[in-house]
Amino acid sequence: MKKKINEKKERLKSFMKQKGFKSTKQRDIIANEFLKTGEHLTAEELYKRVSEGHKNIGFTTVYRTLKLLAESGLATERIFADHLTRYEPVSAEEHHDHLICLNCGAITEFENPKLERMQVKIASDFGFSIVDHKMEFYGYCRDCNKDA
Amino acid sequence: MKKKINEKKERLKSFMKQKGFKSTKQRDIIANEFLKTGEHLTAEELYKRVSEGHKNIGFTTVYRTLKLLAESGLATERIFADHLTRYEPVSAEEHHDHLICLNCGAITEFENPKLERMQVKIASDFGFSIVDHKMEFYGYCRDCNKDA
DNA sequence: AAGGAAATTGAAATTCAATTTCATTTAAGC
DNA sequence: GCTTAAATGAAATTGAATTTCAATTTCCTT
Ligand SMILES: [Mn+2]
Ligand SMILES: [Mn+2]
Ligand SMILES: [Zn+2]
Ligand SMILES: [Zn+2]
Repeated sequence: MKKKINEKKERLKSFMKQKGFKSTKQRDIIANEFLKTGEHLTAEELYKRVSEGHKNIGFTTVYRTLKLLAESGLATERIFADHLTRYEPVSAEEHHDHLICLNCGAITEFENPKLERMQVKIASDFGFSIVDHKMEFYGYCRDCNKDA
Repeated sequence: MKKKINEKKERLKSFMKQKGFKSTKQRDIIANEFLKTGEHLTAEELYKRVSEGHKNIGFTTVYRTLKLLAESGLATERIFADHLTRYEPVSAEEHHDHLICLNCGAITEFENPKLERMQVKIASDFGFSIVDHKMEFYGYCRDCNKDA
């Protein structure tokens, strides 16, 4: 896992160099914390985590670093039903969708090529070419179903 | 079509009576304008339309009437990629999803029972019970594909 | 029809996440 | 080390969504 993070940080570094951006210790700390979580975090949440160990790093820098990570292709921006902007590390290149529990908030990821193919088919029947899509299921997760 | 609108307005009226809400001329005008459009409108957009004929009706009342319509089940709230809250009249009882053109902004609606069934199936494989879902396709519509 | 409680209206104020500004600090090339 | 362009972070701004509140209107009861 450590390897993967370093690999990503390399990618980020080359992206920044190519874009003429500078590498700073703040960015390094923030990117590190972000990449190791693997969760769907808001800038605020990441800021809280980062500032536990580094009280001098500002929210704005965390915010901007997340945007930078998204631009460089290392993070994806996600907005679910709470309307907050969240970021998640881009794991591989693969696309996935989300099951979101209305009770405990748990987010489960899944991918289903058959479903994706069907989507493309449906769209093309309308003469519509898909660039991107958003698919989220809201309901109750296994654990919460158990409790009810 | 006129019939349908009146039918809806009846539904709204009985909902309001049941809830102890009062029927006012503002609400009547706003609901009327909204129900006859059949589009995906923001409160701001509906306000503009309404105030053309009724300069004394305030934005706040339009905003609140849309919320009321949503509560009463006559409107659905939708938020697409521009992050603006839009409302659309609930046509029948049936659910539908959206194809959104990145070029001209056209919104095409579709429903596909087979796709829906597959979604339920996928979710249940995770022990997840779906209450609601969001599915939007972003890309280029037939007309815009033609031009390119 | 008049009275009065309760809801509605609409302008203005507030909220709150997202974004921008700007003075100061820092990184990287020379 | 010097230069300068970028980065930082606190504070200010934005803008849609929502709330507040005094004035007005609805509608139920006499
Ligand atoms: Mn995810
Ligand atoms: Mn629709
Ligand atoms: Zn749950
Ligand atoms: Zn189009």
